[in-house]
Amino acid sequence: MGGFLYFYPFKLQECMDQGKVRVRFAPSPTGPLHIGGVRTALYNYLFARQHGGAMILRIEDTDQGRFVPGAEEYIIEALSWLGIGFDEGVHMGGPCAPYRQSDRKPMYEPYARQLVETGWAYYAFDTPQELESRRKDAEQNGSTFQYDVRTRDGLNNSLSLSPSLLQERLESGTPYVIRFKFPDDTEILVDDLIRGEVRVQSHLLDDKVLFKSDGMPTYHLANIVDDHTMGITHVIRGEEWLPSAPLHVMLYKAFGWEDTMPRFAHLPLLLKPEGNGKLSKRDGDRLGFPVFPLQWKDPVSGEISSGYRESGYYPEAVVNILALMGWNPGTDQELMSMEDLIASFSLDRISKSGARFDLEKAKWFNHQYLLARTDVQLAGDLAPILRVKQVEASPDFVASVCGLLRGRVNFVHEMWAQGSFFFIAPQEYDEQAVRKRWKPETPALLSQLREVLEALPTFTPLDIHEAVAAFVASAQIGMGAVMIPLRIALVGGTFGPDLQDVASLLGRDEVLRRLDRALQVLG
RNA sequence: GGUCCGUUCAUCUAAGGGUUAGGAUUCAAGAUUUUCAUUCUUGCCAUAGGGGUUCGAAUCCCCUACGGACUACCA
Repeated sequence: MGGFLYFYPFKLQECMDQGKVRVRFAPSPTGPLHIGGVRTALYNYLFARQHGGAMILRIEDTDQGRFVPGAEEYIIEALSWLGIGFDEGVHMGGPCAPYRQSDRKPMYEPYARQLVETGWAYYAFDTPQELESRRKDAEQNGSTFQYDVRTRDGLNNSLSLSPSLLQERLESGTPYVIRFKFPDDTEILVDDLIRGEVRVQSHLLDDKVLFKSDGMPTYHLANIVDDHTMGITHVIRGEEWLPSAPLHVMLYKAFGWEDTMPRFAHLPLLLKPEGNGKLSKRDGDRLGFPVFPLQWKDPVSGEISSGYRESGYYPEAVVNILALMGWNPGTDQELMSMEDLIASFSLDRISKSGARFDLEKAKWFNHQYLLARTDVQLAGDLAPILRVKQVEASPDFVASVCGLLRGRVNFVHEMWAQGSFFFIAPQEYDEQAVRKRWKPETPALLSQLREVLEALPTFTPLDIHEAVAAFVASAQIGMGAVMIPLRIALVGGTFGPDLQDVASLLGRDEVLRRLDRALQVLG
């Protein structure tokens, strides 16, 4: 078939002989990678790792008009943050380099021409304006225009033109595209690993452009040529590609590559948390959660979209959340590390229906990963925030604070709201708490308690607890009568960890200072 | 409009002909308590509807409804 033989790089040939799994993540650098794309990358990665195969990063930038500066770097950084690694790709090279389609530009045209020669494709000279007006006309008649078996004979292409006219067009340099020529009466079978067999009648499909007039291939041609020459064994991608899968299957057939055609797996969509439809770039900040792994600043508008990283999510949590949106291990286990996921991942446990993002559960996941960290690790996580707040504190002290706060927050940054009083003495006292809990007898009681605390030989949480308990017993009052006002004095309101722990960590001097100030301010 | 895909608690999902339809998140209540939160316990909540097939259907088939994707010289 045809005169085009492609010689595989030596190492690639080796992989293929061994039947090694090779998958690719192939984003288009048109902006930040959205969370659905991240999940696609993750599933590819898990599948590759589980099978000891190769994970490849290919950039699909055949549309020069949609290039966005920084997008490619963003994709690489985001996946790296999440721990999704590659074996080959634009950023690291490999046996199939180059991995950027614009850098592979010269290799597509011969393949497109091969299809014309073998009768699987044809030249089309219709201008975009002509096609546009066709569509408009059809719309006015209440129908739709499609470039296909029915209409192509009446259009401006190498099938309808006389040989001499065709020759003239070609020689005069009239711009043209190359379109795929669907057979008029075959059933195309897409055997999908997630959805089973999907059948489509070829005459219903439109003759997609394979090669554009600007000399670049379209996605459809480029992805088949690249997947084939890169020895891809499994194409794991979003469900939005399912409608064009029949075209891709036909292309493998047209090239005579059926024997090595990859298996397809079309992933269910990630849906908006509320309302209907596919999760889109605009939904995130409107609904209060990020749709991007990393923060993104649009290079043109300067608009900023929030990212999981900047929102305080741990990468392990994001991976865990994403893995479980559309897949499950078949057990009750929900907290899973990357290693766990690699071990138990399988394509046949991927669900068919779309998944809605659950913000509350995402927070819960992050909480779990936060809980799993040591106090010292948390102190490290908190450090940048303390720097911004211009607070100085010893690492030991910060770690102790984290120890007290850890169970109370979903995100590290929430620790500031929950415990800034550890670093800065309260400047004012919660009005409502004071009104309800600061009784006329409170100052006298606190003064007595102050003496008790000052006299303590040591200042551990237990010492403080016992001293207060003894004081409360002798004064014949409730614990709350003295502990809550003390809390107001030390913390500024009725919130925070166990007071004996807070007091002990603050230290006796600071406790007495805060007590004095509260007595002075509140009377 | 056309083509294709899908539909189990509010949400993520389990149950690949026989279970009181299970778990998790959320929510509610209780326990604990010096506050708030965590935690623990308990509870609420689902097979879209209708037909078949079968002794038996969430599971298999058909129809309807609803939802979604695609329908560019974008990917």
